[in-house]
Amino acid sequence: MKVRKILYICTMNYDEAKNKFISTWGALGTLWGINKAMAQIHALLIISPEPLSMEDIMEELQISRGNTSMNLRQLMDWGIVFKENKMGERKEYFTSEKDVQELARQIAKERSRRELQPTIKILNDVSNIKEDGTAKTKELIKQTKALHEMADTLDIMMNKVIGQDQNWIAKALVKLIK
Amino acid sequence: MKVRKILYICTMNYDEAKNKFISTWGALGTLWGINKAMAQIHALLIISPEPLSMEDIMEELQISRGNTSMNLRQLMDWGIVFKENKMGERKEYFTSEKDVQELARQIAKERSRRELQPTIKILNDVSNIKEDGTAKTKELIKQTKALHEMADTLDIMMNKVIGQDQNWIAKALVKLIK
DNA sequence: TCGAACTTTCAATAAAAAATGAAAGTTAAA
DNA sequence: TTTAACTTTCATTTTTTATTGAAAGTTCGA
Repeated sequence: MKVRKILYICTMNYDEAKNKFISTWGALGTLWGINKAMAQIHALLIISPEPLSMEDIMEELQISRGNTSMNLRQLMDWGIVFKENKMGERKEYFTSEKDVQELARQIAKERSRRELQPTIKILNDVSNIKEDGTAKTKELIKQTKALHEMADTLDIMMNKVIGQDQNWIAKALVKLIK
Repeated sequence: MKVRKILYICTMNYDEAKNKFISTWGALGTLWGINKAMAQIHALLIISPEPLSMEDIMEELQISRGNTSMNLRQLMDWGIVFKENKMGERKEYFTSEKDVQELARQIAKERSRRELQPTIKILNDVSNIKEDGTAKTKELIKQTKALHEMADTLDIMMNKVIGQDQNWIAKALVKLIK
């Protein structure tokens, strides 16, 4: 019996690939509590060799001016998108941080500041209630302490990573595997 | 001049602390794309010394039967909540995984399977488009390759962590700090 | 096999989040 | 200044997501 193996290599063209990338990034963002437009604008900027104007972005993603403006601002608040000016032009242009390691570092930094640290504070408050000897109080204290400890450890790890040089991921990986 | 330092120690009672914990966990979940009810049910189970019935949960969180049922199922799909039966009772009871390290490991495992791996596949497809010499194509290939590499590394790290023994966090931390 | 005790499903509704676009605001060159 | 080019804001609308609850489904003991 003859067996025939066929290897399908799917090769998209530029536009297909670009759209696939942008829509995948948008869908992934949604899954992580980031709105679609914001994730898509970011995806678009990350693969664009040139800075883009607001008009460019609106046109490309078919979204309104207001939406574009608000989401660009949020991306700038996260420190991963920047305004740029071209000489002799009024219009503002936007670029993304292009170095993915720097991008990861910046996102880690912001998530720590915005989410992890406030959570740690509350876990600490909750785990400091007065022990009254009941099982439910014991369990609440025990579990919030455990979560507090884990959150603390994560935060320290993330901050370690944030302060790390360019190749931290490779190095951390080597260390973990050893 | 006399300086007086006052240290305020906020001590909530059990119910305040419990509510604070449950609502904080819910709000945090929302931020991460997890619905409020699901996060709150999980929070409730994690601090409950005894398994709870559907009635208990509905009552405690003031949510409907359907909502409770669907979210419990999702939590079970994530492998972090389990059904339990009490002898001689028809009713089903639910408990959460109580070990926060095991919890973290389970969540890491599922997120890798559900999100990271599909994303890696798409980044791979996109980065394999035909190089046509234009700047935009070059940039698309370069950036999706960089993201692919980072996602791969993260996935390897997460799987490493998943396979790790109980104290992985402490150990990983020691290694990173060294 | 019945029926009571319980759970799941799902169409309908409610709530929350995102998007729109026109008006108000800003800026810089003339 | 004025004005034209551009950006931001925010009340309104649209879309998406979560929730409800009643009907259908399941399971087990008698």
